[in-house]
Amino acid sequence: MLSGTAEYALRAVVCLSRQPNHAPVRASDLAASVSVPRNYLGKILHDLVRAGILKSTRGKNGGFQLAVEPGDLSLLQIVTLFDQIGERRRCLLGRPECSESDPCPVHHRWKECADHVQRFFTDTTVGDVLDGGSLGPGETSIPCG
Amino acid sequence: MLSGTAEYALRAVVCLSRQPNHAPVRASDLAASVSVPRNYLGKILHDLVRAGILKSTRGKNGGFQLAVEPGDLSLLQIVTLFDQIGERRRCLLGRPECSESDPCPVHHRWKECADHVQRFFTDTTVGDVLDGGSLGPGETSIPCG
DNA sequence: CGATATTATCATAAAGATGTCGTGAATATA
DNA sequence: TATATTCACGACATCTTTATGATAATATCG
Repeated sequence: MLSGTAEYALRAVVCLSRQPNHAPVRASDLAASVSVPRNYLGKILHDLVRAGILKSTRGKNGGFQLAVEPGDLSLLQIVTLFDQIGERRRCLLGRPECSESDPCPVHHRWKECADHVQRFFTDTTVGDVLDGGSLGPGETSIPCG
Repeated sequence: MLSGTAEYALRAVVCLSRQPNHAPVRASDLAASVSVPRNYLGKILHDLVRAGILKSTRGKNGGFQLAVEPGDLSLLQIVTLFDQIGERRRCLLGRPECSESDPCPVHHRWKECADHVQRFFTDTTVGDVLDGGSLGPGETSIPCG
């Protein structure tokens, strides 16, 4: 449903949002914490910085931090940088034209389904994910939960 | 949401299911009809044959036909040959363990969403798609609607 | 049988996603 | 200023998906 890259981004942001007082975390620590290749995660983090979702600081004690309030950050804003979730949705049957007024036989059912998914991503914020979440065994190298 | 390959398969099967008295259609005609590269579609059709969804006949007047009743063929059976839809679902946040009893913070919401998608594919049959469907402009090279 | 039509299969190429490496630029600290 | 630390960025490597092409196998029909 999501590309690996998008999922990596999601994990990283969620982990960062759990840092006490939003302290910066180094890319390598983050990579170890969320089990993503160090250098690849670097690129993803960089994309998130350019999108204004994260801030980065270089040099000693530097790292990455959330740039926005978790409650104001939807999962869609993160995921949309890497995957196409709702926009430009294609007709399931590949019809060039498929709309409410000229629908293919599955249009309504499919739309209802796709809308459901999109709502999940638009309505769920990182703040929602924060609440009451415990972390799995492998994720404790950084205290991020 | 679906890979290109899975969508191609879906289109081809739907088109075949519309053939009057299930007459065989050549791969090249089918390819033109659903706008998929000829040779690539060949492989996809072959996969569908091996899965028992289509029958193929070689030689003159040969081609591909549905091997089952449209009403007995769910979209999942087609799509599952190329994509993983419901099974082996991963935790959105990448937790190694994520279950009903030990859920991550988004588990329930996400599960509800993913279940919804899966039900769409399991519950919708090719027969459902057949009913009352008109085809788009580019799809008429073969009378398949 | 011989000619033709059509799928089956294998080899390979092109494109995209994923992952690695090295060098440069910015920052903190001494 | 010098040094260590850390992100920025571009080049490259690998793997998967998508696509192409050539040849073999099989069926029809005269």
